[in-house]
Amino acid sequence: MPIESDIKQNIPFKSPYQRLAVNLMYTANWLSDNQMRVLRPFCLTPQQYNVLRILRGQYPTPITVLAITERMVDKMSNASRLVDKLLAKELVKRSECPHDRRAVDVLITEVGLTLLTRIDELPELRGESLHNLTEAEANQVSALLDKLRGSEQIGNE
Amino acid sequence: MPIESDIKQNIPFKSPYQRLAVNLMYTANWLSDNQMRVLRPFCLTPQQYNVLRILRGQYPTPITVLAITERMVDKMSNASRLVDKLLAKELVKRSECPHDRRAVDVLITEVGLTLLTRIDELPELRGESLHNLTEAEANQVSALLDKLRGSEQIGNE
DNA sequence: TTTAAATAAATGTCGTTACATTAAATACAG
DNA sequence: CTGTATTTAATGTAACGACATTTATTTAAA
Repeated sequence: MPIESDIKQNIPFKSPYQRLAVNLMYTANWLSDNQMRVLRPFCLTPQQYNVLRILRGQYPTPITVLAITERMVDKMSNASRLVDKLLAKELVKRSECPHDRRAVDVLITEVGLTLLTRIDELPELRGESLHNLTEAEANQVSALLDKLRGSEQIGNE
Repeated sequence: MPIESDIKQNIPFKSPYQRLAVNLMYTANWLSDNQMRVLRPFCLTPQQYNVLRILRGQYPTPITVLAITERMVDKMSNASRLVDKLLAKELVKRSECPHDRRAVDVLITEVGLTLLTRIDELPELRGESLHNLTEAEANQVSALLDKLRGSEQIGNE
């Protein structure tokens, strides 16, 4: 369904760019709603899930709260409080960073890893909700989104 | 800059779909941050701006709160309270709908229309932040996003 | 008509977000 | 070293979001 129908818009967009801006926001909301619905039974928000995956990416190396923030999809989130939430569920461990006592090292626990494994198997989070596109189309959109944001393309895969 | 660098990801995505999912969310956040920054001087949130544009689209016909909700990019917003905010700034007027006393008609004021005109001139909101893409590419991404969401394509412009 | 169901908007709530501030530790200039 | 600036995380806050409930009105049924 074209974006115009989704938002019941009866006047045309002023430009392909404006249409794309609305379409992007709308599609991201759509995707995020899907994610929320799927994660709810696990008592995880999309952002908590994001933090867990970041921690798994580094496992078994712990990383600091700051490093988590830099890697998050939503940079505005308060990683400190997200870690609090995950700590309460015993999905992560927190320990003082040996080299810098300001920093706090965070490490995903076995429980956290196991939970992630279960979630990984959900088709919705393997990107299945995007399977209306072919792999080639998915790659194409990703490349165009990169181009959209990127000031300059620096030779790169 | 490819999404992997933006989120400092050092392990590859499991599939083009997963990469696209992250890329979509990341790009939408990027866009929404841009919008917020631009709208802040006008004391408008992106959603309030969205409501104002919807109202302008119908002007001079008033539309109900429910109709606003259906047209919003973020369907989860509380249109009722958004209208409250806009009312406090005298950007909209609220009046009882003549045919249905449950419903409330909302109409953008002259002040609101003038404000929108000023904002329209901002390059960032004319989609300029998306000008790294050509018009053709913007159309291409829009079409693919429609395809991504849409269960079925029903013949349509 | 009287009552029950459905609908539109407003409101209550609790958790989260955005953003500023604080507290603690480190870096670094003199 | 000493003091100042910077960095890292945590915390305070006001507003916002998601979601349930309430109120008022309309629709439809008995």
